[in-house]
Amino acid sequence: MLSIGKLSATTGVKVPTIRYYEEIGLLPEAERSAGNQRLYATKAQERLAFIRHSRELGFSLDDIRELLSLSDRPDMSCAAADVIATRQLGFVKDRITRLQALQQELERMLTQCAQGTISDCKVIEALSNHENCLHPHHGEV
Amino acid sequence: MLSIGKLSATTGVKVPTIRYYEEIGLLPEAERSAGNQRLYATKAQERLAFIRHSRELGFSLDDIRELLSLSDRPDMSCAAADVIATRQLGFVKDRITRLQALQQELERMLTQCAQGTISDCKVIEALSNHENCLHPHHGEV
DNA sequence: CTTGAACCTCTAGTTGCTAGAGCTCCTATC
DNA sequence: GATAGGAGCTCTAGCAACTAGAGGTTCAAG
Repeated sequence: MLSIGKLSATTGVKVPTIRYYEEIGLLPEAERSAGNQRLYATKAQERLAFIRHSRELGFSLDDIRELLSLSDRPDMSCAAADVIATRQLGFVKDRITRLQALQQELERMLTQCAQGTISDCKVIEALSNHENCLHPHHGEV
Repeated sequence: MLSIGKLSATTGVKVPTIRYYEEIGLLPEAERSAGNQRLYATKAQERLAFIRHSRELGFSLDDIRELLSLSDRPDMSCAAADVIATRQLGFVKDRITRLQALQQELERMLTQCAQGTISDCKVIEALSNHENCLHPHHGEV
């Protein structure tokens, strides 16, 4: 049985984050020692590693909740898991596309700036006038 | 003089967002009509367009605050503006790199999945075992 | 047995908004 | 001039996914 600190150290998830995951029901309520401190078995380590890796891949906590509940039902079709992962892949691709447009835009702003004064700074000017943009860009990046 | 609704319509920034920008000091306090409703001149439109475009390019509100205060001092060197834009470009490039790694990882997960049951689903398995990843990936994406 | 690191709970803060309640105002139509 | 309803007002609370801090308890090493 591991303390929350050891679990944190072995998984790389911070202590308050582990408590937060328990609070929102991503992790089951931990057993407690006589002195009311959380104790974890190996299973919790695996579950937390799963959560961490999923977060690193950009899945939302809601997605992860669903993926975890799927992983608890080994006999079911994995189509649902594929749907979630495919959706995530879509988000990622979309974000890359947007960010590449932003990159070009920022590079253009910067290369045009002659390092003079603000009054003829192309960076400030470019921010003022969306019309000059090479790419349309809207909404969140 | 425009009402907040008209300003919203001409800039594409939602009404509550305009009020929020005023609240946090990104926009100066608006003049008011006899009946206490906000009234905006053309200048506010330009400032709001600047903010909007900057947000679309991924700048934080703090960055924008600084860029706006720079744009109010036309005689200053624009080096500071370049620093902010360069930092932003760095963030963007970094994010693209991370997201491309995630994309590969997600694609690998999905192509390996044979659409069977959860128990042999490569998506679920890949999420469990970070060790199998082609790329290291940590922290926020 | 003492010290201090690690644990506990609880509240509040972060970013950039968005949603809702409950009210007032303005404008268009009759 | 009355009235309906859309637009405006303020205020509070909520979203994701944590993070930070206060103030108190427990555990383990020396």
